[in-house]
Amino acid sequence: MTGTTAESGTGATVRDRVLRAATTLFAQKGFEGTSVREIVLAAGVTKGGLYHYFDSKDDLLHEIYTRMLRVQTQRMETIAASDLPLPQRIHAIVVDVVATSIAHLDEAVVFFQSMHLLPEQKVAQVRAERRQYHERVRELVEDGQRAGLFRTDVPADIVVQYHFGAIHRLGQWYHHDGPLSGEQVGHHFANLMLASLLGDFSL
Amino acid sequence: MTGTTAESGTGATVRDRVLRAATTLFAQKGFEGTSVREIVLAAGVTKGGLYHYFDSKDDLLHEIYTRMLRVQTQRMETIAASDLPLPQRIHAIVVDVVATSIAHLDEAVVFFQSMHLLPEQKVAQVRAERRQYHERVRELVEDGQRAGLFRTDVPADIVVQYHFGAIHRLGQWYHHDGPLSGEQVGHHFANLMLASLLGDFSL
Amino acid sequence: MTGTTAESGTGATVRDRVLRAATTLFAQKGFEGTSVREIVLAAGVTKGGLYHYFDSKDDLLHEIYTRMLRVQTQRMETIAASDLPLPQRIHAIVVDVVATSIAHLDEAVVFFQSMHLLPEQKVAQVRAERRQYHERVRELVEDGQRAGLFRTDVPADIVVQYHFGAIHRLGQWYHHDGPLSGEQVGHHFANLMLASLLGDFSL
Amino acid sequence: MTGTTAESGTGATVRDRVLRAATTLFAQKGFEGTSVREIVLAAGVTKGGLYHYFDSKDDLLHEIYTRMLRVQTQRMETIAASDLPLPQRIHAIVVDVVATSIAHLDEAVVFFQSMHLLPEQKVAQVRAERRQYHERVRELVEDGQRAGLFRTDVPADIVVQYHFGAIHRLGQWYHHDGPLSGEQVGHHFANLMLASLLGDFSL
DNA sequence: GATGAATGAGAGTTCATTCAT
DNA sequence: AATGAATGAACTCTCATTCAT
Repeated sequence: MTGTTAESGTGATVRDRVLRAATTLFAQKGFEGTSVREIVLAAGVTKGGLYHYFDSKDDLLHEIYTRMLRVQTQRMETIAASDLPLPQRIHAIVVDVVATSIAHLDEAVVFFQSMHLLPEQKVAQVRAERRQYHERVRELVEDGQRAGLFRTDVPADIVVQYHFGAIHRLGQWYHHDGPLSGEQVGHHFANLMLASLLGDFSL
Repeated sequence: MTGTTAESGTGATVRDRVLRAATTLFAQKGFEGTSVREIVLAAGVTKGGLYHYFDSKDDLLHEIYTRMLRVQTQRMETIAASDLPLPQRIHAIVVDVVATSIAHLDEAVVFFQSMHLLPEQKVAQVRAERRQYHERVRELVEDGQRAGLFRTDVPADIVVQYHFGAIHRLGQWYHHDGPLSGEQVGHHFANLMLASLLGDFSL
Repeated sequence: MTGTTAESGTGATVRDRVLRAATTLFAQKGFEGTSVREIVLAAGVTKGGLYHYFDSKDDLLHEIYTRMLRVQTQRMETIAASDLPLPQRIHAIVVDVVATSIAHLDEAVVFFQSMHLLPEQKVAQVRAERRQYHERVRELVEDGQRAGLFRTDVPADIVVQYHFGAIHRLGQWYHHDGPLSGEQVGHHFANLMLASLLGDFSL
Repeated sequence: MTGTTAESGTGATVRDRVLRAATTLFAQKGFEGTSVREIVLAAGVTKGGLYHYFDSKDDLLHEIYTRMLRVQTQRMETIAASDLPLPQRIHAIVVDVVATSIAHLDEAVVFFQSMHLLPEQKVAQVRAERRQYHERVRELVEDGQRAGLFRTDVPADIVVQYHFGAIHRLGQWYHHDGPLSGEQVGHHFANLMLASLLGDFSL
């Protein structure tokens, strides 16, 4: 009768415990390599409990994506709307997305490793939100190109794919016990990006 | 009379038909989303035939990786050993790896999407070869830094991770029916990379 | 309305139906000659149901062994601890183990025919319990030797291996429709055993 | 052209190398636990080579049985036909069957562990030969009973099943590095058997 | 809200055997 | 006499999900 939602976990809600366990396991062993059984064991809940809160295993993945995207998009919009000079704004956006990706490395790993496993319908929804993010950054780059600040021989599209490609692979090599903090990596990445936009090397 | 070797395939050997079918399917539906049954159906062979040539489904993935790595490493070594000026050598390497990645886009997609699904032992072997590739390029960057050609405020390691990150994500957005050829994308990427190395933007 | 728990079985629990079917089939066709598919068909359950209760096909075998051993060991201990004269105690033990082996002939057949197919770890556990049984009987024989009741020119070890060897082969020749009951065979075996211990024929 | 039958083995014929490898493997891992692939690897022959000499995997098992049976039956007949006194003749037969079973322990293990896996037809043939052996010994026991040498309260059938049961289990516990030789075990078994026949303990 | 027994389709893999060479 | 590529059926086991309680 006294059995509350915190009966065998850390006190968090069933929903949160499940999401946390799923994120860790998906990052470690991949989405398809993790069974629902393992998730409920790690979360200290039952299968019935999990399915009470989530429609399917896919739904878990979708939820992880949505959470991360929402946070990153919101932070980016805030910076993009600030009155910093354009290069500094782009610089700040890159530092921020790198730092938050590293702060939530498990989510980031899952995001870029497993998105293709979702059913077409859900993947379309996630991609739409993602595209929105990319397009906002592309607009900033195009603003800079029109203002004569950035090189124009490379399409803004390619620039964005190039730089976000690098950011999406962070989870493949960054380790928390390495020499550089997320902020530091973010600054290096942002410096490289802006130099590439300002420079004019061409063959 | 009844069953020739090419009854349902393209006339290529069983081994090749299997590899080709597996590459296509893995790229389309992911490694874990593709069943052995689907591979043998697409290849026009029997399960027993597949397992005569490959030890496991993992083995197929490993073979796809190894083939691609071998080709790319060899081409890179040739360019790296040429007597072009250093920036041009790096430029040529990037153009080449982008162009070959796009020419074999399915393999590239599979490579960076599914490597983590291999057992530890095999993944270590692939990673060792991959690292060799990365380290060779890092040496070139360090050569340029020591020669005073490239900026030194960003570690060569970070530069390599940054630029290869971008290259590894090619399969996520490039489509053969888009406006740019592999060569063209390669040139854009190489120009961005060299500008970022030569520039000195820093915040 | 549609599917009750006893729709195709005898009304016993899934677990029991599976064990019963497995025992019969293993005895008839051997462990390796019986497929899981055959077991679930005979038991009227699904594969998933079987694997809900048992970890593996091996686990079924192990369970059959354990059940039988537990029963026989317990009965033997009771008789061994009684205050009958030593020869009568040994006699009673042999009658009992023969009679119960015949009463559960399928289990006995499976036990001695398939134990070697279990993985090392599980076989060790079963052997440990079995050895305990054998050693208890060996102690009784040694008691009799020390008391001057039994011949001492044959090691107690050999005596036990000899007589239990005979008992372990019961399943190879005994048929329920033969002329002798389990009790009767037990008496014959026990009489032979005691005569061999009391006698002194030697060449 | 010079490729003889001893190309990769110990110089024995292909046929013998196969039989020897099969016997060892069947004894170690069971008949069903040993694959044809393992046999050809251990024997240093090819699958085609094996199937050139043997019709099937079953055929190998059958051949192992037949060889052993033939040898033991022949030796027994020789002793049975000798003019030793009856008890000594039985004693010698038991010593001999134990000693030869131990000398060919692998064959003996395979024989009693895997016979039930043969198809009905072949198993019938082996059993017929085996029964012949048993019946010959039963006749000797009955001779002794009729002559008033042996107890008659236990049927000769039971006596034979009892004692051969013990012998058939030799492979389950005897180890070549133990304290007793095959001859010694044979003498102990024979002494126990004759004491049980001569004695009259009965409850 | 939450349980856990039950489902049944499908997974990857191994197998003894055949046969063109 | 001997090869080894190829077969295809059968194998054990896992899976995400459902539903009566």
